[in-house]
Amino acid sequence: MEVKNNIRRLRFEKNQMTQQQLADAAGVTRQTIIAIEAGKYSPSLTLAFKVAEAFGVPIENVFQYEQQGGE
Amino acid sequence: MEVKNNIRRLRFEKNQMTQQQLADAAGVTRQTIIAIEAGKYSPSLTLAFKVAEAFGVPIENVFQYEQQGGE
DNA sequence: GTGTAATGTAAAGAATACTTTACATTATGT
DNA sequence: ACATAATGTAAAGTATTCTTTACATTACAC
Repeated sequence: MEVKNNIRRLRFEKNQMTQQQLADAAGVTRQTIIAIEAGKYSPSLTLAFKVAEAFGVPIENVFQYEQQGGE
Repeated sequence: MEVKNNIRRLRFEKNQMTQQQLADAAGVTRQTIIAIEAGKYSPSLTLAFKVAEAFGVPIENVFQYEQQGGE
């Protein structure tokens, strides 16, 4: 089970937003954005909301919950 | 800034689901559900997805991100 | 070439998110 | 009354999520 995201794509679509700009908008460090973008770890719901808000879209547009595995 | 939730209401509406049943469906302990329901801490996005899935609704129906404070 | 900006990796530390365990309270049925 | 179920609080421990710091790579402009 894993959460995937479209952060990189959304950044591109929103005036080529940089990771630092997104980090500033979401109130976190760039490292956090990098880690989440790369799926290093799953963000807290609070942060997920902030990221979604920075893009002006619902959470489900940014993150997708997908069942992983043979099932 | 705070995330609120309708977990208790949704549990009632879904055949009076108990906290333990929700915990089982979401794959966490009852204590976790209690804590999140009471706003003790904000869940991870992964858990938020699981809870929303247990209710069969989008995350935004379960959790709401609200600006807090005089702003 | 240099300088700047953007992106990426890594590691240690702090803070937070869960788990486990224990106990308490309330409500219902017999 | 007792028994069971549901809910609630608390605390310690574990795991995960972020922050900070450092360094590296890539890309572009001059």
